[in-house]
Amino acid sequence: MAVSSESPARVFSALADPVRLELVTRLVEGDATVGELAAPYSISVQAVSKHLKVLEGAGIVRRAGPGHRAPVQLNADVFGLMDRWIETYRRRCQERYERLDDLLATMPVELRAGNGSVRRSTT
Amino acid sequence: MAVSSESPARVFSALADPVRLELVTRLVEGDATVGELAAPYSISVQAVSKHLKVLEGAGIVRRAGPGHRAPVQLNADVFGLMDRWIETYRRRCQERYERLDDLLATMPVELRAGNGSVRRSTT
DNA sequence: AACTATCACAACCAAACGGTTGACAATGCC
DNA sequence: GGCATTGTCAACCGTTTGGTTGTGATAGTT
Repeated sequence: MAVSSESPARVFSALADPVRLELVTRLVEGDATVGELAAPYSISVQAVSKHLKVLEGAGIVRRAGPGHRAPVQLNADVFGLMDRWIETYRRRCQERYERLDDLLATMPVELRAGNGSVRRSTT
Repeated sequence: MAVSSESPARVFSALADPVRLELVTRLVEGDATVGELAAPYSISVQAVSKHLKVLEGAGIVRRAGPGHRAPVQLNADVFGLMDRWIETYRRRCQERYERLDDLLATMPVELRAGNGSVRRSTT
């Protein structure tokens, strides 16, 4: 296992381009050769090949075998990784909101200004 | 609710930059003013302001109130959206793998070439 | 062996991006 | 009012990026 080099920024960066995002969407339905991937687009095969290298560098995609014309395959692990990454953020956000609620509940009303933040608590 | 305009590509693109990713990480811990956000970095406040506009355009961030100096606030909804988006992809991947397993199980051995794909089934 | 199709590499170009500096608007304080 | 602080807008600049074309390598086909 062990996906090559998938820092969050790298993965996001790879998925940032609309063409690459559509390539991934296409690959979810099954492996495909570079030519098959390039067919629906008006851009050249070389351009698609470059995009695939970016996706490959981010660990989102790999070749399903050796040889020059091996089909391109999605690496499903990446989704698990992103899933976990996002979940962490989401949980921390939620925890913060809960802490905020607690704080507000124990506060006299006249101090609850329109401030939705907990900043500057101990400076 | 309803986040403004968060297409997946837009969100990924906004999160693709390492600085913006760190800004989000910082904002998870609590709202902050532009100055506070810019402080830890060697880049100018103007640059951070630009980054925030990108994040805002992707619906990841918003202002926690009116006024010129309102603190910046994370929009937690986005994480839920990304979560759902990625989950869809992951599930479709998994379903495909399961279908592939079924197919292989009902196939004579001599047809199971190194081909990990289901392409060209009904064309 | 010769030919063809598929794909990758290299060089190049226009557009987008991330940063800067300078000027200015908006807010808070004396 | 006048001043200092904070954040944004605008113009500019170097680098990266997404595309092109051209060339060459790597299989399949006859």
